[in-house]
Amino acid sequence: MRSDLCGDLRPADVGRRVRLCGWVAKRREHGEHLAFVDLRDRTGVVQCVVDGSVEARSEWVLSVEGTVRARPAGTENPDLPTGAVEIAECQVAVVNRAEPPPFPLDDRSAADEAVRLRYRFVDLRRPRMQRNLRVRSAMVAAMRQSMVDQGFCEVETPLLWTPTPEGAREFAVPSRLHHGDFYVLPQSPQIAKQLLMVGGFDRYFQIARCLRDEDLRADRQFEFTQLDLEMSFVEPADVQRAVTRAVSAALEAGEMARVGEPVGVAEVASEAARRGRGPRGSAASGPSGERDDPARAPEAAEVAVMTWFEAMDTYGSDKPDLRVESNLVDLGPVFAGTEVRAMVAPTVKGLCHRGGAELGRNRLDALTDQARQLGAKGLAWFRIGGQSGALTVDSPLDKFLSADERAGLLSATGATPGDLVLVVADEWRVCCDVLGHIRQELAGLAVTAGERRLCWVTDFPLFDGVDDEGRPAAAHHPFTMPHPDDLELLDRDPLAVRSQAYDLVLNGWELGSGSIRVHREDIQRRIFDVLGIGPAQAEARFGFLLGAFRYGAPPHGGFAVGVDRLVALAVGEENIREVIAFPKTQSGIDPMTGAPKPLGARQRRELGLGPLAER
RNA sequence: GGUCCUGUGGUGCAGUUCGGAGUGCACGCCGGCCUGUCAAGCCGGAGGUCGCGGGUUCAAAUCCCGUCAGGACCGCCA
Repeated sequence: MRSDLCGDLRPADVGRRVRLCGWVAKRREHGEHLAFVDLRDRTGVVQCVVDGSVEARSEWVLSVEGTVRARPAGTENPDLPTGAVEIAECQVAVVNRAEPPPFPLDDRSAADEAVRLRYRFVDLRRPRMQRNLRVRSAMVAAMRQSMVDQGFCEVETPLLWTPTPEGAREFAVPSRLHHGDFYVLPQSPQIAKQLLMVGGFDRYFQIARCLRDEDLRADRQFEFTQLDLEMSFVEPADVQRAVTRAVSAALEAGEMARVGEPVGVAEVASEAARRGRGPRGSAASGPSGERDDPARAPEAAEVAVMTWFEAMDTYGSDKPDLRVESNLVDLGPVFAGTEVRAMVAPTVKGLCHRGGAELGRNRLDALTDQARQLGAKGLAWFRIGGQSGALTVDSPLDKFLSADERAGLLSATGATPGDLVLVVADEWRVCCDVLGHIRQELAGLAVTAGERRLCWVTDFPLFDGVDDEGRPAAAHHPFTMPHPDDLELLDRDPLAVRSQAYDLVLNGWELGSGSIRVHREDIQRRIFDVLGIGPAQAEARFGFLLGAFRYGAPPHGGFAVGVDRLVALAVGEENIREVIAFPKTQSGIDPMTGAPKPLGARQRRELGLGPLAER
């Protein structure tokens, strides 16, 4: 039906007879002798000149035949990629009429998200959504290519899986053939991919849909996509290298896909510049021959590596945002023998916020409330004034501080006039959590702002606190291999055991996590013991996995990258709904289809589901 | 389960503090004029259950209670 795409036409095309199809982005009529129609398709818009009036309204679907010509001198539009040319002598055919759109489709205008989602098919026509989903496609293609290049084999695993009552809440699917029995949709292909390792596919990957029936957030949907991978005969660094390559390839492909798009040209330019001078190559260089193919991203971006303890101790978070300058400092020595009651605690940590002395009492009170909500007994604040050499301290606590303590506080935090020092004295974990939250909040950085700072966080604890019955709870999942140095602690002091689990973090967002898995039955049994899962229970829940492990399980480990989050960051969106074609609202509703909806009586009967209670 | 923010013609907002006639702005829509516009311009017009329900009051978009929807967050997300 068409010879060209609207956004592709350039002066080189002048003189060509073209046929275009698209939607009316804008119509400008100048009486009965002249009208302009901006015709839009996925590549952009081009101006069509109609001699006479034109019967076409916004979003009507048109087929236009005409001749490309240079615009008359002085009428070029430098804001448009096609702005040097126009389509003349147009014959316009109306392919389909359209009602006026329920909201403006240009990217300048905001629209209520509920309305956008109800008319998502129209919303998707907007350049921003077109860009987001096309960048996503390019990034997924690059990841897939990177994995294949690295020798991984793509394998699909079942969506109709079996209940594994651990971890996230599962979506259940009633069985028609076995009334009363249910499949569940997988929270992730975790167990399936471990079975693939036993099956000898020693490098597996999948662009996998995962489903978790948990409450939704800006960065969480019921269903989301992971780059899921698993490898045999590896150490954590091997997995991390493979993941870093795939993620780097995706990010580069995302940037390339953004170049030339009508949206955010300036941002793309600055990104490209950054890419040009950015340091790289911390990971081992890839096989030769990949270097010149931009879709393959042979070398990894620069990635920091730190242990979980370092991350918590220094940044107050297991997903540290390395863009934020101020870090937590240990004030234990300063307040070692203090008589200030508020500072007597196992740990005293401080945070210096540059320029924070201007914060008013209301803000400081709000921060204190927040600290209490996060479990701290309080939050001490010190507004630093004066000038270097003669600092003054404004704080309710100041009159209780000794001269040494005041000096120690200032030197340890490196505070200068105009700064705000915040101090929490409590258990180590509370100090870290509270100051970590406040550090992030005071920085006020959007996840998409500025540079991208990737980091690996390693050596997570094997268990994260205790559950309601006082039993340690698995931090990652119950198949995570303990750190080899901590094996003997497993029975004595399980909460102190580190694991071989690791996260990939970008600007404070967890992009994914993984671990080396337990492949030996004796260690698995000891872990189940700690978790309070007896042999019978373990057999009932994970029998097929444990059974498989008796038939020659290789040592293995893997990872899963959150694709939605990665794409969101790449296109500068803070909400993954913007990179998903048909997302759900925070209450799990699809405003377009109305799902979820009741099932008819007949369908319920077929599925063996009883009548529902009155609603 | 909880905290907070939002809800006003099709869209985006102002009006809510301190009650006084559905008042206002921009865009869009409909009609007219207009031969080089491109966020076109000019003139005219239509379009409202102020989310919904209840209460207080002579009087409620505005105050109170409840409820629904959307969003941000906490819990939750092995």
